[in-house]
Amino acid sequence: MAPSGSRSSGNRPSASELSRRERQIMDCIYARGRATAAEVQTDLPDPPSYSAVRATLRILEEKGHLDHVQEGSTYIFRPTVPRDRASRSALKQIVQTFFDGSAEEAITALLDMESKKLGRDQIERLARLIAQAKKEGR
Amino acid sequence: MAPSGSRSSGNRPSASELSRRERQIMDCIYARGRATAAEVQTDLPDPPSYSAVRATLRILEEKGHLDHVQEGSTYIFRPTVPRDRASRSALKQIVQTFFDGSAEEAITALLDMESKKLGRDQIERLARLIAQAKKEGR
DNA sequence: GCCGCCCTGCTGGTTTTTCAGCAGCCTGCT
DNA sequence: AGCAGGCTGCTGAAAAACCAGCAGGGCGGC
Repeated sequence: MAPSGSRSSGNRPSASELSRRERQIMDCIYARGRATAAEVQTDLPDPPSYSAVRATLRILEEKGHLDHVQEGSTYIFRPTVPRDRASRSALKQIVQTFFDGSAEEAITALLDMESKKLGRDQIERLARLIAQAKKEGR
Repeated sequence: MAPSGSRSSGNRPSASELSRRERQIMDCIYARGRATAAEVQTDLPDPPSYSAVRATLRILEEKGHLDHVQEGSTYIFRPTVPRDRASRSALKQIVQTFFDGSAEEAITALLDMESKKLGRDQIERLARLIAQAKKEGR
């Protein structure tokens, strides 16, 4: 297989290609779905100047991670790779890094840390999902 | 209540404080549990020179994210914050960013993407876990 | 019509990151 | 003993990231 080759030049939106600020900004935008420069600045930890935010936003767009639509006179930024695909990617990464590739353990951890916050119906729903998985995966 | 407060100046090993390379290296070390410089270099995408790796490793140690033990003549690096705490942190971050804070949705996604790979007993175990959560959370 | 406000585009400089090379030390082998 | 190999520590310099400021244009209120 191809262990490396053109790993850097391709447009691989894998988070490991982003700088610190860039990542923070992408996170913020993913969290909101879409965002203006001002909103990003608001959410950013240790917020830099408005221009700085906009500069980085521009870079992100150049790199192909974002695009924007113009609403009125302001730009609204959105990720180029859809939220759910990005989330899968991130999840896979975590599972790989922290759970030796075992999704089960990741789920267990999630369950464990959030069990107190989960409502009854959510748990019900999960139970159903699992039951279904059991049936399908048989 | 106030879940954070001192977000910027404290030494919070939250991933968003790390540079690109640093994060890659931390990931690699978390994935292995512990690692030598050579191993890190092996795992790193687009691997730089051995010295470069070592330099960054040293910085990471200075910043307090890693420490090392000496085995024979080589350093073995380990994260200062234990794997499971880091994983919780990472998970929480993902949940926050991509699932609007809903752990349930994150679990659903995980289930969905890995359902084909999960074995019977794993699913069984999860089911039991959920049942238990249901009981506890009642 | 004029003024203030908010937005964009751009550009230059500082700080951080990233990198590779060099010297010294210890170890095992010939 | 002498040599090769592998490891560490350190340092200087290129590259990238980060940031703040300035000018221009459109819009609404006075």
